[in-house]
Amino acid sequence: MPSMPATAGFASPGHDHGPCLDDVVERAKAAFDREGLRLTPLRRHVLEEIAQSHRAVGAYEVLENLARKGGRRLAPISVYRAIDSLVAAGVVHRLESRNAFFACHAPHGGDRRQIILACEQCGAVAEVTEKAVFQGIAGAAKAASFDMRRALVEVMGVCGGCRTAEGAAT
Amino acid sequence: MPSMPATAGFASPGHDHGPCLDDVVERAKAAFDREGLRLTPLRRHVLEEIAQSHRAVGAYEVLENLARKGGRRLAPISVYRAIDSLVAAGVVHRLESRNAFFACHAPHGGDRRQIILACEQCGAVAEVTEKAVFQGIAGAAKAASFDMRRALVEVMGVCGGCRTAEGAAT
DNA sequence: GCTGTTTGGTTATCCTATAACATGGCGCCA
DNA sequence: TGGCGCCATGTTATAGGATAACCAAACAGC
Repeated sequence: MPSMPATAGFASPGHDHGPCLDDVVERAKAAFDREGLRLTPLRRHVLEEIAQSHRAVGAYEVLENLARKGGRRLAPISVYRAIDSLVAAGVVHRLESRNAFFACHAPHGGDRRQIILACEQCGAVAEVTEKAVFQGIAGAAKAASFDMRRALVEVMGVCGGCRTAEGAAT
Repeated sequence: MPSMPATAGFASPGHDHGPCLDDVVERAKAAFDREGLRLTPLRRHVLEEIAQSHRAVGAYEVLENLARKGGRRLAPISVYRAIDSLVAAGVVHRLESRNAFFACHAPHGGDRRQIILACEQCGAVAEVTEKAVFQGIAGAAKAASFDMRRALVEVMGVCGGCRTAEGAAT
């Protein structure tokens, strides 16, 4: 199993993406299986489209791409349903601040306490685990007598790859 | 000046909201003034609509409410422009995970390092400051060689007021 | 008065997401 | 082997969120 550690930074710009994709699909299969559900062709295509890169993509972008490749054009609801199932399975996450979705390349079970780093330049997304941060958030919530169900940490900025590229271009 | 501390928890359910509203409007005036801009009637109405409660409201909800009260119906773009100016002035924030807006009742200057607590039951929103959390996030970003520009922390859950109400109802 | 900026109106369009209802497939088991 | 129930998807329609492009009025400063 080549899977990455639960804390995964940004993939290097020129890396071989094949294994990343295969790994995601493998985990998707397993996850659906565990729940007695099926990774149908539709779901698989949607997943592959999203996991094509490390970027976060909109549902309609997925729709477009599938239409261009697959021939026939799906209804939005079909794409959303597929995405929903993938999100429920934990292999795709939603980037709330951009209404977009990205594949999870850092298997972390049911644990949703990841910091999401989103590059404003190339659109790439990475997840990192930082328990202390979520403990701090839990503490702050408790202090406000707030019963926390879920915490969302999304960080906007520029990834190392883009910074390097910028520097080189100047 | 009755203004709340920079870290403000949830307002108590039955509190007198008048001063909250006045305070927000006062700060809006000052903020627009500082920038050489104007808190016009339109902007003021939109602000008052948002600051009416401690809840996060959608742009179209604001639109509806203004139409019902003010008589004539604005174009969406007008509401969005007003909201944009209020967000830029720092008196209104955006709740990314719900595409909604709420008034800032916790003056914190240009500092955007607040944890946002959003009650799933009553819709109320509170901001709390927790420097350690944002330091932790900054550290994690740095470790991933990510140049962080802005961090977003939104927590979903149930506020104390709703928990109390629930308990009482049972 | 002229000029530039701010503000907001008008119209149109795009993107994001879901409701409601109908159909086909598949496993189960009696 | 017929019926039940759930999963998955199709079809159609609509709701909800946001912005582009263009134009006109209001106001500030010289």
